[in-house]
Amino acid sequence: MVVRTRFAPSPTGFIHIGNLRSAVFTYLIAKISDGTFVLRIEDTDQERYVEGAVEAIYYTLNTCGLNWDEGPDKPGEYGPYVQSERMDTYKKYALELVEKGEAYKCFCSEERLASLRDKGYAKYDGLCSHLTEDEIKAKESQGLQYVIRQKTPDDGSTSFKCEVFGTITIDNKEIEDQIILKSDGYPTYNFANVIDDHLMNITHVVRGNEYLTSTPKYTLLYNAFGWEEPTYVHLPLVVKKGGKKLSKREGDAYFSDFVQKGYLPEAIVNYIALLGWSPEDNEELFSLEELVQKFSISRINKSPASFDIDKLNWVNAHYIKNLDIEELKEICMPHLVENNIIQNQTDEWLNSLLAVFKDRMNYGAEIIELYDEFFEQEFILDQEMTDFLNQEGVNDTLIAFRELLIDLENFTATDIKPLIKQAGKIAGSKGKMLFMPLRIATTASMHGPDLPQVLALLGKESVIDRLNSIIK
RNA sequence: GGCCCGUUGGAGAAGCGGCUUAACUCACAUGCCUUUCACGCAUGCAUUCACGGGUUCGAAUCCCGUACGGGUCACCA
Repeated sequence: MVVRTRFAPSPTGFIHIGNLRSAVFTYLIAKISDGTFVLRIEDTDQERYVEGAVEAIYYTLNTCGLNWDEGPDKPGEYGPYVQSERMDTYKKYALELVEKGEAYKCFCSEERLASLRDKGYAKYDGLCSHLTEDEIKAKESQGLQYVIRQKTPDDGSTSFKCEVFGTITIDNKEIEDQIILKSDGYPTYNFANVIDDHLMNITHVVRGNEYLTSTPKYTLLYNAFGWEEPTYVHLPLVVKKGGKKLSKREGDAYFSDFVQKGYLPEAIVNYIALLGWSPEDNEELFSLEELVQKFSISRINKSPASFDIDKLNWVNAHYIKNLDIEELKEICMPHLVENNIIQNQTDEWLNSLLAVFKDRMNYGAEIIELYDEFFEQEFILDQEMTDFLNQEGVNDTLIAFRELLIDLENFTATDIKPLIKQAGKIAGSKGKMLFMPLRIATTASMHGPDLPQVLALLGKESVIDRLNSIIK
């Protein structure tokens, strides 16, 4: 049996980290057994449709390397992969269910449904399921709008098996006579999903665990048609640190926002694979190809996966370290431009800036913070630094270094380095007592990249100015 | 509120009845390296697995209850 999975987003907004996690897992489950990964656009909600959302889905999947084998632009043998283009199909199957007595037309108004809820009904009371043929005909000839509801049993219970969560049973009394076809003729998500998954031969339904409690409705639908159910794989929820649901409100949860901040798609996919899954060995860094080798359904976890930005940063930093300068430049450039940092700088200067900060960056936009720390921020010494500078001999070291710098023509890291050494000899200081005073006096920090390189980046004028302001 | 799911260190997360005096990663601390900083390397960091019972020769691992967290109850997906 060839495994077929599908990623079935609805074009109602941008792709969220939670959605992308589903996409990644769905893709992997297909690919671990050399199966087919299908993309299906579920645009059955006309009101929530967002312009450009379909393109955003393509963009995200493409940049992440999650290439679909069949989809809107790659028709397979199963008809269009956009639900709004399959309306006739859903209607046909809904009517088939009515024919079989498994579903019925419901003419209840929204007002009646609302008042039912007000009266404390947890679900639809089934009024229209008792309508006679004549009554139905009469209502139809009046031109009354109707929806089609599935007839669900009141007694007993319905069970299904999930590869991750095991067998789950829900009492039928909890299940409503759900609407399968809306009054505008569009199918509901639940219905279209079942029809398409069956028609498109989907073998593994992979989705978030928020569908766990509605899955019995699917089971009932499959039963009503007499179709075989697919294998279910419910993924644990993705939550924010502290257990809160990942909210779209926090802009950081969108894939595109991460890319804009200078995160690498490969790193995001890598990290996302760890949300609810862990490899057998202790590796944590792997490419999509490696993931395909290592992934397995049995190692998907039940407990909510916590989206940890610190860990993402760490993963991304690894990928950044492997970039060459040109690639890094590409990622940082938009931010450098936006912050007016590169206007008067040479390409050479820019390259050394990136080279110096490369190992300390978590994501592209961070270049700005790092830059500011050294070049923009107010030059303020804290107590620890002041104490350090007050130590004996420090002033002599600073003076010696300044005198050497004044005569230096080529203000480059390679030329500065020997002067530090020389200043140490003159002032009789070495090691930490040599470097740290220079570092503090020029950068107002006790940490930072290699000193000669930072000084070269700062430029002769500002280094000497800063030394002057510190030397007593 | 009903139903469903979860709960392991500062954080993420392994573990699936004896191999566990609980991996690994991040963070933190210390040491080494580098004449500084960072990278890198090494070491340390839960006597304990939400709590209370039970089953068992033996439980983080199985069962029951409690607490807490989350999900779901739409003509949304």
